[in-house]
This record gives sequence, C-alpha cells and structure tokens, in this order.
Amino acid sequence: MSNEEALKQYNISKYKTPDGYTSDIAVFTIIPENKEEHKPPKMSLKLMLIQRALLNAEGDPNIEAGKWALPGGFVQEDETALEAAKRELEEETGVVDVLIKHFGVYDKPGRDPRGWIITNAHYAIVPMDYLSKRKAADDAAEVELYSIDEVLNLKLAFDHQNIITDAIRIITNDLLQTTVAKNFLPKNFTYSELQAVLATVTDEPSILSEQSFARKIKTLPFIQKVPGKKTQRTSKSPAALYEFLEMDIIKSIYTARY
Amino acid sequence: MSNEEALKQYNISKYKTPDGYTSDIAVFTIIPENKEEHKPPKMSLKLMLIQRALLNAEGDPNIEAGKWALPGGFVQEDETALEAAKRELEEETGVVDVLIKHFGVYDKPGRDPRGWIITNAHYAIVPMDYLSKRKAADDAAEVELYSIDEVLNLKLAFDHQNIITDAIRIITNDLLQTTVAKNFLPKNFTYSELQAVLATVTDEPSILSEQSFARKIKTLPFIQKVPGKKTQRTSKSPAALYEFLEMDIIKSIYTARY
DNA sequence: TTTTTGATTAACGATTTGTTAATCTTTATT
DNA sequence: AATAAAGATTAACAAATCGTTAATCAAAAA
Repeated sequence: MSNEEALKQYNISKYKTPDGYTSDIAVFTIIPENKEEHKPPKMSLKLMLIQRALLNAEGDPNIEAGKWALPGGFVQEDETALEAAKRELEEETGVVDVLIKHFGVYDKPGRDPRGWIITNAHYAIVPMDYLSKRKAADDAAEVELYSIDEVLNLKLAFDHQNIITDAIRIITNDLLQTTVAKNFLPKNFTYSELQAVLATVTDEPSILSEQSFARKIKTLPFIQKVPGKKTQRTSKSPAALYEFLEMDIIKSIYTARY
Repeated sequence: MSNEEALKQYNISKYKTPDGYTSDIAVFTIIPENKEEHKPPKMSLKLMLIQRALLNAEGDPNIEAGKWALPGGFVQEDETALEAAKRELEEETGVVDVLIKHFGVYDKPGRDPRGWIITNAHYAIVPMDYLSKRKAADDAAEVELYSIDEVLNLKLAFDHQNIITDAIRIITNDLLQTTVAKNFLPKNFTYSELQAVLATVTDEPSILSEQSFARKIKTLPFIQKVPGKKTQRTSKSPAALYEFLEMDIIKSIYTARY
C-alpha cells in the first residue's frame, strides 16, 4: 500500500479550514536624533505603522478604517508567510534585502471580525535612514514612524496592540542576545554607533559607559576591527571601524554577572 | 459608515484559503540515567515521537505510514493552535499543566502531500519521570523517547526533520537564556539537579564545575534557597534546596565573558 | 571506627568590571 | 600659529568574579 494510495483515500473536506491566512510585519528602524557632522549618534527606535484607509479598493467602507495597523496582507498559496511578509514590505516601503524574522502566530478565535483568520507576525529591521528618506519622498500621510513610547497610545486595528507589545519585547531581547543589531547599522560601524543602537533597549552600565564599551568591543568574538579603515562620521578624530562576523552566540543567564 | 457596514461588504471568498491548520508538539523530557539513592543525577534529554499507524481510523492506508512523527493534529475553529497543542498533548500522554511554547510555523508549499496545510510547532517540557512511567504503563510500541543524537537518524514523516532540528536548537537556547529549565525539575531542587539539566545542553565550565556552580547559584537573582529545607535525594549528606523566582531575565551577549 | 561520597567552603592567582583620569587626534576658534 | 573643544582611546586601580585545587562537613556503608 503506497503513499499515493493513502493520499487518494484522504478526504480533505473532513476538517473545517481557516477563512484566511495573513502575514503582518512590525517594521523597526532607528533614526538618529541628531544629524550633525562629527557627532556620535543619539538613536531612537521607531516602529512603522500605516493608517487604514476609510474606503477599500472597491470604494466601500473599509474594516477598522482610520485605525493604525501593521502593514500586511493575505498569504498566497504558492508562498510562505515569510515570503509574503517580504513581498508586502517591498510593496509598502520599497525596501528589499532586510532582515525579516517570524516571531509569533495570532489565531485567537474572534480576533478578526471577518472570520477565522490566522496571522503570522514578523519583525523587520530596516537600516537607519532608509525609511525616513522614503517617507520624505512620497509623504504619505497614512505612513508614520512612531517611537516605542508613543505607539501603545494609538488606536490600533484588530489585535495589533497585542502583536506590537510582543514585537517590542522580542526585538529588545534579540538586540541584546543575538547579533541582529547589525541590521540597523552599516556594514562597518564605530563603537559609538553600535553603542547607540544598544542603548535604545538597555541600561547596562558596561554598554552605556564609553570606556567600558570601547574596551569590551575589542574582546567580543563576533565582532572584529576592520584593519586600517577609519571614519570621521562620529568625531573629528578618526574612529576605528568594526564589523560583525557570521557566528551564533549563546550565553547563559547562569554564567552572567548580576 | 460603521464597522458593521464595512463587514457586510467584505467578501471572504475573494482569497484562496489553506486546506488545513494543524498543531505539532515536540515533547521534551529528561530522564535520569541512574536511579540509585544518594546519587546526583546524570540526565539525558529525550524527545517523544510516535510512529504513524499503517491504517487510519477508517481502515484505509495512512499517510506517511510507519514513519516517526511529532504528535499533533488539526486545530479546531474554536481554539488556538496553542490550545490544540495542549489538548493533543493530554490526549497523547495524559499530561496536563506543563509548559507549552510556540516556536515556529511551517507553511512551505508542498510540505504536506494532502494540500496547503500550515502547522504550528510547539515544544513542551514534561518534568522528569512523568513520561517514563506512562510509557511503562501502556507500553504502546508506537511511542518512543529518543535521545537528541538518535532522533535525526530516524525516518521522519512530512517535514518533521526540519521541525525537530529547529526544536532542538530552540530548547537549547531557551534552557540557557531563560528559566524554562525549571519545568524539567521539581519545585524544590538541589544545585546538582539543576546542573544536570543544564549539562544536557552546554559545556560551559562554570556550569559543569560543581564548585563554580555551587558558588554561583547563590548569587543568581532568579533563584533562591528554600530556608531550612534539605534533601538526601542526591547525596548522603543533606543538600540545600532551591527554587526559581518568577522573573524575566535578559542578559546581553555584549556584556558576557568569552 | 573507618571509609566513602557528594555538598559546601576556603583560598589563590588571573581576569574582568566600574570608574576616574590622562592622552590623542582633528576641527573650530581666536 | 596658538588655543580650545570634543569624541576616541588608553591607563590605572580597587573591587568583583572566575577557574581551579584543596580542605572540610555530614551521613551512610563497610
């Protein structure tokens, strides 16, 4: 009895199936708060949201019209939710080739008034400047970058408040416990640029003190100095440039200092 | 124009929907390799798999018959995938009230020959002894606890090899970077019991050395000594008992030692 | 009574930390 | 040309922590 025979017997209609399968993206970026020359950046972590249109494509009233929401849309049969997220992020922002990571599934019955609709939530990290340029360009009123403090005070569509709360918690974790911080930065960066990214999500003194961090960065096995290269982006005197190495790091809470 | 009106306009059939929505569970447990009195445990991390029946409930040839697979099944319309995982874990093992965590979604087109079927993958942590008792009781030949080394050499159904590979990576991470290790242990445990759990997934010397770990456990903010209580489970001379505190810990790779 | 064994503490040099201070490099100002 | 300013980098030091070896403790077994 072959697998093919077994397949013939299988009656797909035995089970109730979902009414929709969607993909949402929490697009994070970091904006330098000062843009002067020869200054170390003060960074601010931002989340990109869109405001749902009042009318849909057919000119009829839209679901959850006027509320702020994560960009996203329906997954097609020939793609994964991650591929859909990638496609939708490009449609929405024109950005390609950035980190997109799945972080959760939201499938609570009743979460979407349109039916049994399951969404996969992803976060994307867009390097600094990409989005602010774009926003200045097409100046779509319905796209906005919100700081983490602002975002939870907005009127949010569906269960996006839950999703966003989780997204913020998870990107905070990932920034500190993985090397995803590199996705906010140019390939070569100074210690103060990396420090500014991390400072958006932590207050550990060995990260916030420039002496400690400048000393520490030289010993991190997943970061190396780019020999010879310097930049004056962040100070008048040239600063050394570093890069991330491809490497998985797991450090346990049982061996950390407290 | 109200949200209700908008809802009436919405035509749910516009989008192709998945053929099925399922939930799989990677059930991990830890088995002490020695069961003598007054001995510190040597632990082994195990994954529970089931062997798919040759015939289904209707007596017809089953899909992927004979192969090893994660327990799981279809999600019902009135529950989340996590609730389905909980339900199925109880059906399969009789275990209730254990940690179940979602860790990934598997939706690659073609992953299931029966159609467009999306599965949510979870891991469950079953405290030591629960499952081995159960297995001895009903001695179902089609249920087996495999060590991490053995499991990837089996013939596995669907894309469960991918799912299991991810599950092992993720539980390894979580054991070291979160306090989920507590779910393998009794509420009160000795330093050597915790050490044995962690030793299944790490080789850091400050965890493997009993002197270092016994010294360190007293300084960990998320673990406290249970005053007065002692046990002789692991040695002739009574050993102090500890317990986990409810607390979220995030420690960064940028401040760890290397 | 002695031996055995895991739990626990002691002790040591080596490493790392938080912190303050000093030095270096370049630009801006006078 | 001299000086001031500011971020980058190094120095220095006491305090904390680490890996390691050794010593001590407590109860059971021989």
